[in-house]
This record gives sequence, C-alpha cells and structure tokens, in this order.
Amino acid sequence: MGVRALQKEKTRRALVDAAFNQLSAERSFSSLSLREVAREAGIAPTSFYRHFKDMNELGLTMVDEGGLTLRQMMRKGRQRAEAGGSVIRISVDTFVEVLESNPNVFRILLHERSGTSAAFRAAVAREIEHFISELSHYTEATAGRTPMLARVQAEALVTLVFNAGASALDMKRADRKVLADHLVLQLRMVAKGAEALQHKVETK
Amino acid sequence: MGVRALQKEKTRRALVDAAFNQLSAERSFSSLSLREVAREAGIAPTSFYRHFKDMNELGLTMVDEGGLTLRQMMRKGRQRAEAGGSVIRISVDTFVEVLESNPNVFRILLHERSGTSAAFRAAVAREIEHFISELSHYTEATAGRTPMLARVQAEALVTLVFNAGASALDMKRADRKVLADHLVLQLRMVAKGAEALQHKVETK
DNA sequence: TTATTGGGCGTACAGTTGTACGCCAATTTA
DNA sequence: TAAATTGGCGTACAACTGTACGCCCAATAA
Repeated sequence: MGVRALQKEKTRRALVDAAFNQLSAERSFSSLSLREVAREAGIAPTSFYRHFKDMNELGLTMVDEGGLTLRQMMRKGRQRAEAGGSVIRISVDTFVEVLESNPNVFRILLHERSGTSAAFRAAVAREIEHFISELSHYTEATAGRTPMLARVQAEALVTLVFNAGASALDMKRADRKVLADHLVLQLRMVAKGAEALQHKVETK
Repeated sequence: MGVRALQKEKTRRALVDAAFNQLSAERSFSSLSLREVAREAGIAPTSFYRHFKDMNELGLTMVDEGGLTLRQMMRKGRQRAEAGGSVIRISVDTFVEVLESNPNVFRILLHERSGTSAAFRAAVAREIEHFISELSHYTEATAGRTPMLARVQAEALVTLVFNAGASALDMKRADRKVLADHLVLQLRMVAKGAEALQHKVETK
C-alpha cells in the first residue's frame, strides 16, 4: 500500500476513534456534530468529506465495527466455557468484561437500537440477529431444542442480556455484581422454562 | 380558577401536545428544538419560558405524564383479566393496544431510557420501577413466590415486554401478532422457570 | 520529466438555535 | 378606580451548524 493510501487510512481511523471517544453517558452519537468530530480528529471540517459522505455513514461504520468487536469477544468467551463450567455464568461474566472494556462500543449499539434513523436501527438489529442466531443454533445442538422454541428462547436470552448491559453502564462495580447475579437467575428461568415447554409438546 | 390561570393551563397543554405530536420514529424528543415546539404550539419562542424553564423540564413532564397514562391503561387491563382467562395473554393484548393507541407516549419512555440525560433516565427508570413493583407484588400474592424470586422474575417480565414493545413500534399489524405470540411464549418460559427454581429452593 | 490525482485547508454563507431585554394589554388585586 | 401582575410578543445577538468552492502541494502515473 502506497504512502498515500496509508495516510488516508490513518486519518479515517482518527475520525472513527474521535467519534468513539466523544461518546459517553451524556453524549450520544446523534448529538455529535461533524465539526466536533473533525476537530477532535485534528482535521479541518471540510476534510471530513474526503472520508465519509456524512455523519450517517460514519455512524454506520461504527455500528458495524462495534458489532464485530462484540461478537469476537463473546466467541472467545464461549471457547473458555467449553473448558467446563456453567455456560450461562461464563457468558455473563464475559459480557460484563466486554462491557467494562468497551463501554462506548456498547453505547452506540444500545442507543441507536431505538434511535431515530431507520438505517441505524436496521444495522443494530442485524448485529443483534447475529447473536440470536448463534445462540439459537447452540441451544438446538446442545439442548436438543425445537428450532422454533430455540429461536424464541434465544431471543429472550439476548434481550435480557442486552438490557442488563444497558443498566450496567450507569453502575459502579459493586452494583454490577448484583445485577449480574440477577441476570444469571433470569437466564436460568428462561432455560428451565423452555425445557418445560418443550417436554409439554413432546408428551402431547 | 380565574380566566387567566385557565388560559395559561391551555397554552401549557398546547406545548405538551405539540411536543408529543412531533415525536415519531424519525424524531426523538432530544432532537426537538424549543423553537419548533413553540411554533407547533402557536406561540412565540420566548413565551415558552412562561411555562417551562427549558426543554428538559418539558421532557420530564412528558415522561411523568406518559408513565401515568401507561400505568392507568395497564391497570384497566388487569381488571379485565380478573374476569377470567390467562393473565399473561390478556396483559400482552392490553399492552399491544396501549402501544397502538399511544405510540408516542411509549416512544419517549423507550428512547429516553437510554438517552443522554441522567435526569431523564432516572425518570424513566422510576416509571418502570412502578411496573416491576406492582407485578412483583402480584406474583408474590397469587403464585406464592419468594420476595426475591418474585422481584427478579418481575424484572425479567417487564424487560421482555418493554423490549417487544420497542420492536413492535416499527411493525405492521400482521407482524405484531407474531411478535405478541413470541412474547407470550417467553413470558411463560420465565413463569415456568421461576416456579421450577422456587421448588428447588423449597425442597432443599 | 511532466501531468494528474487527491487529501487537506481556509474562506464564506445561509440557516438554525437558545435566550436576554423591553414593551404591551388584559386580568387580578388593593 | 388605581396599581400591580403576568402571559405573550418582537427584536436582537452571538454561537454553532452543514457544506459549496477553490487553492495548494505532495504522491502517483504517464
């Protein structure tokens, strides 16, 4: 890759990173202005256009990138689980770790999931769909669940996890522990309940 | 009440209604400007201050009002359930009805729950807490659940319902039916699972 | 070597925002 | 009746926004 393309990539990264860094509990992506991001990245406002058509395009890039990051980390966690131990417990712990090390990645997904741009909502939905689908297959395979029940169960699990993540963002470490315990209980409820419903169908 | 106070109340309502009416899938409260709301309400921008300190105060009013509306409607639904039939099914149906007749009330709660203002998040959390608490007591009383388990269970139920509501906002009627069915299944899973967990504790 | 490309910049402009200030007129109070 | 209160308005201003346009110059292509 030429010197030129390399420098371009570097600036592009600076923009993405600048945007991520400006996110916080008090600052959502949609509240960032093009000029702010450019300023933080150390380039002129008009230079922004050399990399993205508009802020929307930047945001979608961030969602995709964030979703990928999240999935990679969760996959690593699942590998850890295969070494033995409760899948649920280990997955929750992994999730909490991810949350703590990448709060802003999680923020943009969380916020734009119910945001005002249809494109954003669709992008986040796609990322979440990845999670549901992976989990659904996993449950089908290991618990012998009906495809339909597996799907509904996976949706419930992912919903509960994401939602807990949202609450966790505002908390301190101690409260997060309690939350994690509650979450584990809730996930177990769903798992047990799904099992019960399955038996009911089978014996009918 | 004097003529004066009456007129004031009327304008105040006009402001709140104007704000609610401007909400949509593409427009969140935080994206509304004071001037827009004033324009829609038919008053001068500066007159806004005769009624609210700033947009934040308007928003909090809307959250409180919206939460109240929601709770009242759900309570009516629960009364309907007492006449017989599945509590879960009837509650879900009620919820869907509420959603369809007051989408914007639901929107502001949903969006500001993960919004950028701590005050808003707290206000929404308070409203949701009402739901959880009511439901938790209900489950304790009718299913004889442990307070702690009842609480965790209620949290899960409310989370699932709210989340389904969020997805439903974007859908057409037919898809909403499917969603409602899934939701009912998920709620049953949690109920069954909670029961199972309770027995486990009791027989130990 | 010369010509082309393209990332970055500065200037410029029109639009929108929140809000300070002062006035008016009608209701309310004294 | 006279005085005080108050909801509503218009004007004004500084801050900020997105983005069109044209220039520069270093990397690349011919």
